[in-house]
Amino acid sequence: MAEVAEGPVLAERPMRSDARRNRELVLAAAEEVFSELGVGAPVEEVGRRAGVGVGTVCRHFPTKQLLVEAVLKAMFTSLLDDAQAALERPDPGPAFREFYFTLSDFQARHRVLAEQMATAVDMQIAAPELKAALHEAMTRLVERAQDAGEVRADIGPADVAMLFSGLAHATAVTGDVQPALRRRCVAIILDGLRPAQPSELPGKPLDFAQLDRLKKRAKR
Amino acid sequence: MAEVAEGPVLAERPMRSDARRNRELVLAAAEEVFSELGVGAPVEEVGRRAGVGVGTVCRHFPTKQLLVEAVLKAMFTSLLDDAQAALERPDPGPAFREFYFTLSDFQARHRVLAEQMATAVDMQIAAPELKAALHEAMTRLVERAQDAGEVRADIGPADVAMLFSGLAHATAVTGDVQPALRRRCVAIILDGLRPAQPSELPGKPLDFAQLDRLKKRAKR
DNA sequence: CTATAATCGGAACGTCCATTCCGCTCGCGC
DNA sequence: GCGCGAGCGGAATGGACGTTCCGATTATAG
Repeated sequence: MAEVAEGPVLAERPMRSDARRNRELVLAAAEEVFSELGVGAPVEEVGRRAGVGVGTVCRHFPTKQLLVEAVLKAMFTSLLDDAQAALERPDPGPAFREFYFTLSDFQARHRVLAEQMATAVDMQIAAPELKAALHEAMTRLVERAQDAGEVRADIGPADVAMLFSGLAHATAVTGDVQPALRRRCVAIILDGLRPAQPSELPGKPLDFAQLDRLKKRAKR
Repeated sequence: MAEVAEGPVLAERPMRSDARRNRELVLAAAEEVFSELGVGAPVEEVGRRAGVGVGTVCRHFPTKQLLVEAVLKAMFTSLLDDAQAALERPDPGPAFREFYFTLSDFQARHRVLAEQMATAVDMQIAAPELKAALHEAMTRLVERAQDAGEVRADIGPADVAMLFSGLAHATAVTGDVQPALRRRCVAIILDGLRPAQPSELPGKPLDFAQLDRLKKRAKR
């Protein structure tokens, strides 16, 4: 009881080897299970697929929320890579559009992502800078396409995010019934984002910061 | 045990007056509760708002599923009215678009509808002809707008349904954070449905029958 | 090889819900 | 009015799930 008030001690001794291995197994199983079944899947199923007991799952990830976030973190990282690769490309318009086709496929393959992307306002651990980076990359992707005249000027990043989070949810509830149908929808949305004779949009374009603020306020 | 094999007897005696009244109260409360909180809301909350006990709720609607469907039925009916009114209008394009603005507002106001519209493939009772009528009306709405050159020809009813069910879900999970943002998305989707320099869509247009078949198959 | 403590498995617990049951109430036909 | 059975409220039941606990196991330091 006479120790310093540091919670996460810095000089943590390294985990026992089996513990480290199990942690990885659990994480991989969770990614698989949540992607297939969604966040609703029982924690016990994750344990089963990892070949460990529930107790082990819960020791490594004290709450389900934390486990989900660990999985999301991996996915956001992979997404950030894609977004940054798209930003490297010399052709802003196609880069923008192909990124969103890829994103949609990714969401369809990973149900968790589809379910939580819109809601991940409140990642408890580890992710604020990741989320910020992803938001920034996606914002720049839009802006670059707009500067190139490939996306209409009256669009905000929040518009794009909402449209694709919607499509992802629709996909998640029914299962990716017909990938082709989903891709048609992606194409239609992208057409709507193009500058050709757009209708007048109500309201002002929003960025992610404004969107997050709105979501947080709504939560109370 | 020696009675005829009729489940729902035809010669049902009329309900006692208080029972009939309670049934209505429960239905109204359910509509309110599920619209606000989604289908996840506890049945007990419905009872509380109706001013009756859970027992009463469950006697009138033996399972939650049945209660949800009763609520959905009311909403589908109201939606069918809107769709048919839109079909009466002389201006197919604006009629089409305004119908979908209205639909989106309606979905935003009624979370159940947003959550279940895509999934309502399997209404157990009472609704097949209602759903069929709604599908038909929505299909004709699309076709009429296409004939008038106001919606691109390579669109199927399933495309429109999926896009709007997606938007509805996105709205449901975060709450209708910013109605204006949602309406912007409606406008963007509708722009994507217009004939102005559309991109080539992958796959073939689907109608509702094909979509339903796919969903049913996926369920197994 | 042994002692020790980290880690494990999975049974037990608590919570949240839908659904069921049952003693009491009260609308309705006489 | 009166009696009785349809209906009522809400406690009890049962199942699903997240989390906790503890005796058994096993990696590791010495």
